[in-house]
Amino acid sequence: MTIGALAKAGVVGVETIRFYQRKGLIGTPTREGGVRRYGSEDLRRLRFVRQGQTAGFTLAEIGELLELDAGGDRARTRARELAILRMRALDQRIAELRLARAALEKLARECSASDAGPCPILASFNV
Amino acid sequence: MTIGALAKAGVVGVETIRFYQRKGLIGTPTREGGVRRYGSEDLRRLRFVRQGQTAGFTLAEIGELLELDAGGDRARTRARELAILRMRALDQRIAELRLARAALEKLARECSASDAGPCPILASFNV
DNA sequence: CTTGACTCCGTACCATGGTACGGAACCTAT
DNA sequence: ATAGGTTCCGTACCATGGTACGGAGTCAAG
Repeated sequence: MTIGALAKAGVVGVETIRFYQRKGLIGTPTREGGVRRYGSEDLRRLRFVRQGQTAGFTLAEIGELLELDAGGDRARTRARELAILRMRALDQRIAELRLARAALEKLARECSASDAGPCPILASFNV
Repeated sequence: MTIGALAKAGVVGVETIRFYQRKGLIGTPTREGGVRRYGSEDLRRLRFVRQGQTAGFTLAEIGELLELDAGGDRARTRARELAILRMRALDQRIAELRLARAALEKLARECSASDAGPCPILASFNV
């Protein structure tokens, strides 16, 4: 597949692919004819990058994980470490978001049009 | 309180306060003597900014909310709208993070040192 | 009344994660 | 074989949310 097809399959822009290549997250196949052809492994990596991002990994960390994927025992330990650290961060973040959601719900309730009372935006976040 | 005390109370750097001032999120009191003195209202706004950020609002949106806080009926409607939109985004984000967490848990499990099997980093995210 | 810390302010710089530009080469369908 | 769309690549630019610098002024304690 061409870079355009890869981009489409990964639901990103062509320029984003090139950006990931510059970061070393996706390889740069040799040209076949005048054009570089990408395979399913590239798409797999691309998808992993996007999934990793939603997990909150930085591109640098994702790059490390991609390298570790091929690795041996040392890689295994490090990958596990990264995963556990991120899991803890996610747990904390999820808790934060739950609290934020509750505050927003309060805000929306108190600012409903039917309610004639005050609409205390700051107070909704108990600040 | 001085800007340094405000920063400390808000657990941010002095430069961050100044940055927020430039963005209009926090006021710039007139000088008393040679120095600007901040009050509890400033701290309240500062705390709201940080809370808003954890809720995923951009600084621009937070600025709008701060302006709306003083407003009338039109403000109420808009504030409610922003809150509901953000709530939906949060629900989606929380769901994503839950999935990501599950993937990480799988990754950590499969890459445990005691396990002699493969440590399929990419596969943990089913990419 | 000096010394050291803090403040003020403008401006510059930074990291992250992209997005855009533009000219040359190439590929495909008509 | 030629036009229109892609690709290639280097380089520039962008938004967001800060962080740092540097010189002049100010304040507080000894």
